[in-house]
This record gives sequence, C-alpha cells and structure tokens, in this order.
Amino acid sequence: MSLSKTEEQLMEIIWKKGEIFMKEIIETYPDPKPATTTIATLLKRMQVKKFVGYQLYGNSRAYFPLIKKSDYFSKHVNGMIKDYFDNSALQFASFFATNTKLSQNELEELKKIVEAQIKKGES
Amino acid sequence: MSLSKTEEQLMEIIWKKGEIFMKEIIETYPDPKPATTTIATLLKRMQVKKFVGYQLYGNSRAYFPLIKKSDYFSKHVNGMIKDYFDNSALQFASFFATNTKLSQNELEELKKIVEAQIKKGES
DNA sequence: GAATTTATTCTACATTTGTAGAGTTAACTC
DNA sequence: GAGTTAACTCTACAAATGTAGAATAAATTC
Repeated sequence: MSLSKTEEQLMEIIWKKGEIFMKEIIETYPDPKPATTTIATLLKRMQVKKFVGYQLYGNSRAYFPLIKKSDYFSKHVNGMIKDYFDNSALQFASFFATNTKLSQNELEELKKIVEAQIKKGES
Repeated sequence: MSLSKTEEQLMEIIWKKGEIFMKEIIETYPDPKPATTTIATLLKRMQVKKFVGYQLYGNSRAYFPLIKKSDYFSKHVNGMIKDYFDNSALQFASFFATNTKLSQNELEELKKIVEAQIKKGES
C-alpha cells in the first residue's frame, strides 16, 4: 500500500511538524483550504494504510508519522531506480547530477558529501 | 496531466524501444500478460494525455514517446525536490548519497561525474 | 446553559485508474 | 474463401482517489 500524491502532501506536513493537530494541519494549507472533513478522510485512509497514528491528548488527537521520511523516500527513490534506471543507482545519480540545476557551489558541496561517504565506506 | 504508475511502466517499455508495436509490447510483459485490450486502453489514455503518438506502417501502428525520458524524470525529480526537500536539490542529493546503497566503486564513479559537472560549469 | 466552534465519523458522489469482454475489421493461412 | 489471428474501438465495471455534506459529540464562550 502506498500513498497518493495528495496523501503524500499531507504526510509531508505531518513529517515537518512531527506531531500535529487537525487545526494546525488546516492552517498549513494555503487558501482555498480544504474542508476539515476532507483532511479527516485522508487521515483516516492513511491510518488504515499504517502511515500515521495518533496520540490522544485529553480529547484531541495529535497525529504523527508511523514511517520516517527518509525510509519513505528511500523506498520511493529505490523503486524509481529499479523501475526506470535499470536498477542502477549510479545511472540515476548520473542522470541527477547532469539534469538537475545544481549551482557550482552545490556541486562542490555534493562532491564533499560523496567524498565523506567514500571515507565512511573505507573504514 | 501526468501518468499513473501503470502507465509509467508502459511508458518505460516504449522509451526503451523508441518505437514499438502492440505485439512487441505484449511480449515485453512477464506472465501473466495483460489482455491486449488493457494495453490498448492504456495507450489510448496516454495518447489523450499527449505522452505517446503513433506512426502508421501500412495498417499497423508503431507507438512512440512524445516526451523524452530525461525530461519526464527531470520534472518528476524536480517536483519531488520542490515538494519534499524544501526545494533544495542539494538536500535531495545529500539524502540520495547517504541513503541509497551505492558501492565504493559507484561512489567513486559518482565523484567523477560530479567533478566533470563542476568542470563544465567553470568554463 | 444556549450558542458557537472544532473534530470526528459516516455517507456520498464524481473522477481516475486497472482491467478486460464484445464487436469489428483487416491480415494471414490453408 | 472459410477459419484464425491481431489490433483496435466501445463499453463496462470495480477499486482508488479527491472532495465534502450531514450528523454527532465535545469544548469553548457568553
């Protein structure tokens, strides 16, 4: 079971806050804000799909993610690599480095990250 | 308008071949193969969405992509960066480098790619 | 404590997606 | 040329998704 685009957006709001009340969720949306019932429905479905849970505080619910954003995107990206880049992470990385607008500075940063990652693996 | 997961899979088949006939499409799918009508429906929808076109050869159609795979994934990945990584490509790159299982060799390769990209920008 | 606000469930309905049968037509096969 | 195969259109239908009203219940406010 995976999330739809709209559910993913909501999920992102929940990830950002870590724990969030209905009222805050609605506030987060830009106008025109969705009806609370709409959000309630999404939250319900996401609970069924085991992506969010909630903690009762007195009588109100604080919703929280049941999956880490990094895990979610790992799966997501790895799925993409598998399905559309011949299962080659490198191919994807190459595509990414050449097709995304990274500034010189960002490229330098990225280089550092990669180097650090290499170091890490060497130990 | 964007493609659903299933349509994307079919799109990938079309990208791979560049130009492809119905029969070949079906052959590409693993068992249990979908009904030809299923594929026909998907193709029809993808034509409406302007993702594929076809060229008549005598009486049969050779389907081909109307969008380049690199363009499609650029949009895709950039959308992901925008929606879930604070619009920071670097943040995504960092996530990618640390969360995807790249071998030492692949990391070295990636480093080279990044370096090449840096060189390119310097000119 | 009556009136208002807020959150929740239940129900509903339109749209999109996944899948494919029925029917048609052209092509291919003896 | 009668029978088989292939591809296409049209129709259909179930499931998933996007959106929200009605009803209810609790909390907040005068």
